[in-house]
Amino acid sequence: MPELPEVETIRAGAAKALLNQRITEVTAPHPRAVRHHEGGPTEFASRLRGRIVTEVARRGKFMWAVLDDDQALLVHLGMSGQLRIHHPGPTQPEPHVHQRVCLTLGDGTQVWFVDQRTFGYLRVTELAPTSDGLPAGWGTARALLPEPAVHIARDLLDEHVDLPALVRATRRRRTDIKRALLDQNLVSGVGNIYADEALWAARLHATRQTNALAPKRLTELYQAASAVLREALQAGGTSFDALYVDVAGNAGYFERSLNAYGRVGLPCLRCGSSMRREVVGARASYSCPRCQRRPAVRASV
DNA sequence: AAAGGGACCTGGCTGC
DNA sequence: TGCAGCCAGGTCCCTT
Repeated sequence: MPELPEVETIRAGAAKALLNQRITEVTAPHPRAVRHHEGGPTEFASRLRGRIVTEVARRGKFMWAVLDDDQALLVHLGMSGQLRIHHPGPTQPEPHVHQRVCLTLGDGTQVWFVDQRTFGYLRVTELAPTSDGLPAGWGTARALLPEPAVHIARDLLDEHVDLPALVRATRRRRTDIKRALLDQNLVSGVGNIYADEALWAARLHATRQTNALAPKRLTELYQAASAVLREALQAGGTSFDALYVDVAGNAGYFERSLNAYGRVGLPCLRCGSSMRREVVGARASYSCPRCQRRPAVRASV
């Protein structure tokens, strides 16, 4: 579910609640949520208990809390994960059916990890140096990443992203441009919604081949993708249903700004043609048949 | 080595 | 009404 704008909205909300707070209690009633934590649920809890959060950072769709022992609590939301913050008050928060992990903080705040489809996870892990020696991403000044996220590329809103290098790396691939956009090792943060939005904005069909696109076209595509991510972040993300909400439970309102994703049969907002739905790389892809012409089929070698 | 396909889950919606 | 089948915002692992 959540792509960069949604994860960043949640990161910023979580940072407010977690920064400089001590984790006093940890419960993980659903062991699958900590399945990637090597020591299991009990060790997960004991690694966190008593630690103070010094930073809450993000790269692409991965976010993490840096702890005062120089370890990190890594959080990936998968398709349906949420973080929900409950400040202490006279009334107890209504329990959520899909509560998976609960952290209690020194001031009584509770942080719930809620996840319907259970593809998301939390784990405590070592930090490892970034490959370029530059700060790892949003929310941190340190050149350190959680070890399981070291293979994740910088995202398009990262001030240290190298756009010309990204364009060159993309042209060395031999695949559909949409698959490249979704490859978190090439560029991170883009998922199925914003990939379709970026391709619509750049007037490119999802199956255009990466190695056949001019550097200028790829630069335009990545600039379009950056703009879409930035606008969606300003709108608090895209909520189709209750699966994506911010840490207070509020929906984002970028859905009304979508130009492509989910608009099958509706008129293209540029030319009026009826939008189509196709499957590209096992993912639904929405595009305009006139603005985004399918490339000629290449003869097999 | 890189690229593609299937697996991993729960739940909501559609159509028979 | 019931239920089989399909679909969903992501990543990882295995095979080629």
